[in-house]
Formats: sequence, structure tokens, C-alpha cells
Amino acid sequence: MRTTKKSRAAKKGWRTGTVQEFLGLTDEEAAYVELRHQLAKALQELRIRLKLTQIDAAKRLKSSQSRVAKMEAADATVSLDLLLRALLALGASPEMLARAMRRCA
Amino acid sequence: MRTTKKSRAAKKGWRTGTVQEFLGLTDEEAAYVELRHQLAKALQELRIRLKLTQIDAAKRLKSSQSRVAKMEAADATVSLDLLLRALLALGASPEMLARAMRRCA
DNA sequence: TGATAATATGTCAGATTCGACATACAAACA
DNA sequence: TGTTTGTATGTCGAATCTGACATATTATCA
Repeated sequence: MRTTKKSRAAKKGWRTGTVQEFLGLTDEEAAYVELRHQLAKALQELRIRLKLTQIDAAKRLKSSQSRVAKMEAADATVSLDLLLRALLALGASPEMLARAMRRCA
Repeated sequence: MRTTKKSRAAKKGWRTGTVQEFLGLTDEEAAYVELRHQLAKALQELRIRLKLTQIDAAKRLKSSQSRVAKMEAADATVSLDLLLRALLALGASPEMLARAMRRCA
């Protein structure tokens, strides 16, 4: 964020800070959340690149449309386990996963 | 594997092939298993680098010694989720995780 | 050798996550 | 506008995963 935006916000009385601060997450919790979001995004991008609907994807994953939607939304009821298996099932390479992880840093 | 070893094995009547072939795993199943093993190994290496016993590690992870042992053994009852959270809890960087992923390729 | 510390394995009740279904919302087009 | 297609959200019984405990196995050292 350029300082201008932050200071403008301050002038208007907005409190600024990270989501992590706001929720009081530890570093590892924040990293975990971030990781989930990066993988969820990677999954959606991969599905779209393959020109699949969520229903198509669900078939390949032997799951349901609703669960695919939740995966892509990084819903709390979706485990990293499921996210990673979904990515692999759609043909994501370990290289691709590594890149998604890197994005968390 | 250098060819010499494989051909020597053949001479002795050993059948050679990958574990994947033997178990009849699909590519994605094999990748999933490999991923688990790489992360399990990374966890053990990290714990040892920190000079922690499994009991010490269990305390930091708010878990038990037996579960830590199973994590490091990539036991079937341990999810990728738990493995990744354990790694993060011991301070593994996304960079480190990315490196472990890449080792699967 | 035996004692002690570290790690591995088996089991289980409670917690979490799963696929599935119903249904709500949103975009594209008639 | 209504219809169709794709996506999001809420719920639930069944399946899976979890920490904990007991116990076995494997070092390490006296």
C-alpha cells in the first residue's frame, strides 16, 4: 500500500491493519489460512483453464458441485487434504503446487 | 538408477519395477502418496534440526507423541492437513514447503 | 548385561470432514 | 420479463481423522 492511501484512511478515522491483526491469528494460523486460499485459487484457475464447470470437475473428483464450490471458496469445512487431492486429480503438477505455496511467503 | 544395477538384478531373476506399478496406483494417487512422504520427511528433519524429541514436538503441536510418530511415518491415519499444520507450527516457511513439493516431481 | 530414554504401533470415543441433496443466488440470453 | 446454466450456501448421516492412552520396539549408555 502506498502511504497516501493509508494516511488518507487515517484522516477519515479508519483504523488500519492486517486481517491477521484484526482476528488475532498467530503467524502459523495466518500461514495456514493463506495456504488454503492460494490452493483454492489455484484449483479454480486450473478448472477454468481446463474449461470445466464445477459439475464437470465434481465428476472427475468423484464429488459434488457443492463441494467443488466450497473448495474454491476455501470454505472452513474443506481440508487442505481435499484441496490438494483435487488439484492432483485435475492434473496439477508438484511444480504447480510448489508455486502456489511460494505465493504464501 | 544406473542401468548396471537394474540389469544385475535382472540376471539374478529379480523382477524390477516401481512401487506404483506393483500397487496399481494411478498417477495422482502416486503423487499424493509421494507428497505425504516428502512432507513427513520434512517434518522429521525439521524436528531433529530443532533438537526436539517427539514428546517436545507433540507439546508444541498440542498433540501426542504417538501422533507425531505417525506423522513422521506418513501413517494412513494422518492427513496432509495435519502434516502441513505441524510443519507450520514448527516454523516451516512456505519456501520450505515449496521445496518439499518440488521434490515430488 | 540391564536400566532408561526415544520412538513405534494398536485401539477407541469424540471431533471433523465427506459427498449428497435442496435450495438460493447470479449471469447470460430469449 | 422468464428460462437456462453455472455457482454459492445450508444441512445431514456416514466416513474419516484426532488426541490420548497402553503397550511394544528400538536405541543409548552405565
